[in-house]
Amino acid sequence: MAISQEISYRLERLILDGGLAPEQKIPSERQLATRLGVSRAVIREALHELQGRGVIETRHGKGSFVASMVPGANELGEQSPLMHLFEGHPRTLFDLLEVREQLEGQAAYLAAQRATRLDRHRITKAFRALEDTDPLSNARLDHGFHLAIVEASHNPVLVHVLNSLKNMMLLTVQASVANLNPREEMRKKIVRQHRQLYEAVIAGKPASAQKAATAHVRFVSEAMRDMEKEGGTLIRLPVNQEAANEYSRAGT
Amino acid sequence: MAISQEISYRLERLILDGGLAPEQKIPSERQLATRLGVSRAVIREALHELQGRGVIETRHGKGSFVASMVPGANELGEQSPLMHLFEGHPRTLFDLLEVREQLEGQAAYLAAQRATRLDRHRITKAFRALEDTDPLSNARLDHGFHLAIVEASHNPVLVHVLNSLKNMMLLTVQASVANLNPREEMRKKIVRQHRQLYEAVIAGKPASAQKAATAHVRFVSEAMRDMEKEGGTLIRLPVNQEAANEYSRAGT
DNA sequence: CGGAGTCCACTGGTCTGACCAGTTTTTGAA
DNA sequence: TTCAAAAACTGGTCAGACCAGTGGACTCCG
Repeated sequence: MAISQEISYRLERLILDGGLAPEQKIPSERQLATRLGVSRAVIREALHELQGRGVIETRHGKGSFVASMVPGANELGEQSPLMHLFEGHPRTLFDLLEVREQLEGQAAYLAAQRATRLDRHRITKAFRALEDTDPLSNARLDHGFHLAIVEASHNPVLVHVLNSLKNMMLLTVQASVANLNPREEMRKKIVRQHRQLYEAVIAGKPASAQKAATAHVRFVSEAMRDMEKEGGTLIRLPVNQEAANEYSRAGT
Repeated sequence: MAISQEISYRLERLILDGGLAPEQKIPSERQLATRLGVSRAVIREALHELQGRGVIETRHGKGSFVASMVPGANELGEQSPLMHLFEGHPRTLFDLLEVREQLEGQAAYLAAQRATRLDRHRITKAFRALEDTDPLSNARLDHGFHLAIVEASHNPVLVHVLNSLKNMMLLTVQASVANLNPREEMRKKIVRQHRQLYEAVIAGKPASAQKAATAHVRFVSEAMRDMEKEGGTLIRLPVNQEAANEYSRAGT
């Protein structure tokens, strides 16, 4: 195995075992190079590997530091191997929404089909609570409403997957994105979407419920996309061969 | 921001967007350095970052290659949080299939929409290989075919979730369920389903592709359900990780 | 004395060109 | 034609130089 990898593993184990605490400074590259008897290039490669893995952070002129672990990781469950995809890649957020659109739709479909009396009661309660307040400013109630529907699907796998996706979103999206856009028109649209979803589920109309749910997620997704555009960061959609040509001269 | 990071992000985005497909070779370090007008050291640092992130794999004397987007496949054993659902409730298998049905459909839909030339080539290759042999006895090829389609969706979230679900299934279902039932009629049906899916994706017909994929999963699901009814011990919980690994070679 | 610069010794970031070590292709002799 | 040596790739490591932020120490002036 390459020396740089051995070093990166060694350092990572040192950090994970607690030999180096979060926020603690790592010896300088030149020091490490001398101490370990290798060139500075190797050290830098090892550090970049840890950097890509999110174990350390490096600041020009200051040094490298052990990254502080995400505090919410323990509460919400586990560190998803997907998480690294998000760092610096807001586009992944829309991949996430793309999947959610589908699953929320399925959940609504199944909920309309399978909801028991108790489920309907819970859903109604959540919906009423939501109706009383501004859904845009109350993400928690919004979440409660959707969760009630998902759970009414009586598919634990679906519940879990959607929950994971939602957690991932919460960690990446700026706190309550909705708050940033308290436009009246949008609020009204969302209220209407919720009502359509609610009525379809309660009435036991799977197809309508599915349609309402997917439409809702898609609406949110597109709203976010617009926001992103206005914010300056450009989101690019599916790419074809053109993008590849820039690099793909080498192999077949 | 450091040049090496810009390059690593650029490359990662290129990969996620589908400009570079899994298993594809990345231009050599020297080529990248020349083409991007930076030193080889910078390229190496960028590649090490992607390596730490699991996006690429590098082999001495051969080159760097885009890693398959499925993280858990060859990584060190990570205990999925979903696993606990199965303990004592093997019935969850059908919940799993219910979700997969939806997501495989979406993946096929997106693949038909977004597949690049390279993707089509990979899918065709996987399909041809599959066609040459008995799909029922060759779970590995079957898996390769489906994976090629999912990856052509260019949605890493979708890839990851589906992979998780698939792993989950492998851990609970007896190895190659299909093998236990080598009925000729079933084999023919599956071949036909694969062909429909393949043709729809290649032809760029999202709706048809989605329909074919969901129909396929549903068919498999119902076949399993029938088997279970007939009294076979379809589901068994593996005792330990070693036992589980034995199953991890089988496919849909 | 106290603040505002300047300077210098750190830190990481990049470049160059060389050489070592695996892998693949080409070549040329048996 | 066959097959082994050689050349031409690939990544891995090394050396030393210089650039670019950071921060502390040490002036120098008010």
